[in-house]
Amino acid sequence: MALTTALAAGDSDVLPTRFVAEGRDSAARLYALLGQCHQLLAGSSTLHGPVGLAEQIFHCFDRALAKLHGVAGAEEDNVASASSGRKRKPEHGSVAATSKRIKASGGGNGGRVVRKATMDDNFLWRKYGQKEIKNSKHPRFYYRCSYKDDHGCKATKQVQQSEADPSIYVITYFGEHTCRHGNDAAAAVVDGGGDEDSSSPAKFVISFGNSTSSGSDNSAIRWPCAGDDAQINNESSQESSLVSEAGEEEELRPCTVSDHGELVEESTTPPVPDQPLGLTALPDLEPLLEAYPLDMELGDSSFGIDEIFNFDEHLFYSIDTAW
DNA sequence: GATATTTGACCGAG
DNA sequence: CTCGGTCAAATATC
Repeated sequence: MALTTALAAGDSDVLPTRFVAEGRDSAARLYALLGQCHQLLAGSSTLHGPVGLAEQIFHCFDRALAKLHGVAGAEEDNVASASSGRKRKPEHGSVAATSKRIKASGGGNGGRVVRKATMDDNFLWRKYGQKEIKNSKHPRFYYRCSYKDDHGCKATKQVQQSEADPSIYVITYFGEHTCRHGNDAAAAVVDGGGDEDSSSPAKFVISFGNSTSSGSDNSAIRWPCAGDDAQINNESSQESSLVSEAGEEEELRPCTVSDHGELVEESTTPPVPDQPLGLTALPDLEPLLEAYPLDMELGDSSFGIDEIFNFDEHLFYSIDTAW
């Protein structure tokens, strides 16, 4: 599916790595969905059939990808390299300004890629540019934190509509919010990292961090936010770039599973009063992953599942056409 | 008038 | 030279 969409999009120069990555991604998503399905419908765990098969497919793809990494490593740096195009302006040249620019554009760290149905993410952004990107149907929008001037907040983001599904925005975050001016509620979630009552169904916190460190919080998925970026960038930026590349053509909407087991489109903004509250707690994936561990030693690449497969980008983008 | 957005130009990397 | 990222003047909006 993803492959066909890639082809349909006229991606003539797609590298094998991309195909493999997409295949792996699809397999991983299938795995997750099967797991969810069984959990919802049967609530039990006797599913080594389809789930195991999906896992195996995923495994195979990942091994292939691991092999390809040796020769196609550049592919996974897509976002990072794309964002490191410009370095500095010799003049206008306060050191602060130049370093800011370097950092804002990723500074070689790469960006964190998130795919959402909305650009909204509880922070106030100011658009400062728009660019037509070669081989891309949609322009890329450049945003910086609105409090850049006030607080010197260096956070920036790039937003581009998905090729396959324009309703999905591929958002790449750079830099770190130092302003703390996001939505207060969200900021609380952000800052608290779920230490307070992250179990509250109303809170939707996406964690980019280590899955094990946040393992106590099943529904914790920390969304990109102030204070998280450093960790995020360190721990998952490279892989997330890869995964994002792989999932570029996805047509999935961010959804979550409600208490009734139905898929609810995810609103990535926190549950603000005037917003429809279809947002519920995410499905408990920790048990799911315990039942079907996806952390695999994969030959050349021993990725953890949270590295290979960014939950924020894929796992919770459940399908509205799946069943 | 203040603030946000648009858009052409500029810059550096490759 | 091309491309992507950013700047900054012009314009729009409140």
